[in-house]
Amino acid sequence: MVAMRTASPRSPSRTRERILDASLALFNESGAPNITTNHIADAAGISPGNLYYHFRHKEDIVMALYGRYETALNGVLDSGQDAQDAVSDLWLLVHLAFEVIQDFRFIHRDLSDLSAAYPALRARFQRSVEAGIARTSAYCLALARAGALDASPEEAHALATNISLVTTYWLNLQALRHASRGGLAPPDDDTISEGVFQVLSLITPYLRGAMREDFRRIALRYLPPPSDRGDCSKPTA
Amino acid sequence: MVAMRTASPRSPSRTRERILDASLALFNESGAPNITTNHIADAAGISPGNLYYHFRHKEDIVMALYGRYETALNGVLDSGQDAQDAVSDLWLLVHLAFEVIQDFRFIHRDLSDLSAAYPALRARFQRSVEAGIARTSAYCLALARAGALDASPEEAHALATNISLVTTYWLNLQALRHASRGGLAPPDDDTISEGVFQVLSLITPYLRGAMREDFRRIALRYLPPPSDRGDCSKPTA
DNA sequence: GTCTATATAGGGATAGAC
DNA sequence: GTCTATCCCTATATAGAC
Repeated sequence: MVAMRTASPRSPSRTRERILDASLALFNESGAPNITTNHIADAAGISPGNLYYHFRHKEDIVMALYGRYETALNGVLDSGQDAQDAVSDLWLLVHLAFEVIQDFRFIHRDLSDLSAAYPALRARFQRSVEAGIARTSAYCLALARAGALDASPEEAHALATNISLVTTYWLNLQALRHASRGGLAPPDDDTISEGVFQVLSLITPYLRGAMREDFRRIALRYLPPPSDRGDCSKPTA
Repeated sequence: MVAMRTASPRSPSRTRERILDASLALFNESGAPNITTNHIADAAGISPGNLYYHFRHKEDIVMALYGRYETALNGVLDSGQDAQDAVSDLWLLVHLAFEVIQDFRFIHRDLSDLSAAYPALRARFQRSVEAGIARTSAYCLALARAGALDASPEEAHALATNISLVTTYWLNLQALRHASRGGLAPPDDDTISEGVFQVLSLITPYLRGAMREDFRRIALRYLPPPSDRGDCSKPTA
């Protein structure tokens, strides 16, 4: 590689984007704490010095990626806000959220470390979590008041919290479960489908009558074939 | 094991235990990756060289602590095995499990990092997770077959998985939510109570009739007063 | 904007005296 | 068993030429 300093001519700071892309790939593969700025520079095909011309600190790279993540996730959730009346589309919202999280999985994976190292990131993530729980909670409470959800206000809030928790940590858990030597588990479409199933399993039992059966049917479609979960080639996503 | 030349004067290798105790405290407070062997030596009141006399690698310290954790957790779970017929004692089991996890919270908090750094730990944790899910799953399936749980086998398994997930990551999430400057959140009894409530909230809606009401009543006792979650003095633990 | 070379710092781990 | 002193390595970040 090393197409070498395409440099000067055009590119309105496309190097910056290359750095971010390379960082994201490496962080997702090996975890941000284990990736050095030299690794990133190598992968981006530039020199370490050049990297520090574009980002004064490694933290700046992480924060920029977090910005991308937040934007993507809010895009999904805001679009869901509109369709929120249609309960039946909930699975789609969950699925899309999982895809974003998957794309930036290093954030959740190394969250404790990153939070400790970069207080700015911790603060932003905290806000993000609280907003997510509040949003989900409001949704569940509305369902409960409407009589669609058989839950006390406390239970509805607990349900919302569990939804947030499972959404936040599902990919984490699966990466750990499926990890073998070397880099952690590669992206796997089944993993997301299973995650959707898990989340729907949280909601289903609180639903009533026909709606519960509808949800069960939808959820079942998300259950992957009961192979030993080794490496079945991914079916239609 | 290893009564071994118990050092010179007294103390059958009490330094070793001091090192482990200091490490556990520091790891829990600041995260294992952020604690150096020098920090540990300082806290234990010994020299760095002496530390390496007792543990050739930092990994050895982590693994020893993981051994302690596994022993404690298995103790709780095995004791629960006996009382497993009495569903009403489930909350106690969950509570005790949370206490163990709390005591060794650094393990879950920095799991990804530790797993990447120490493959031996990753392997042991994986086995632990799978065993936990299998155990919980068998339990839920038994309840379902007995007609106490209104769930398909798939749902019962998903429920078990979610129980494991919430148990594994609840303290993680709360530490993050309540973290402010400096070290992460201090141990908080309310946090565990809330965790028990969260886990019971997973199971309750699948239960039938009278049992469901019983569970709801028990769960409610675990719900802390609805203050803003600042620092309510802990009720009877 | 990009490079090469280097400063600086800290962490894991060892050597050898006591 | 315990200490002091130190080696080795790697990571972030900078300096200055091109």
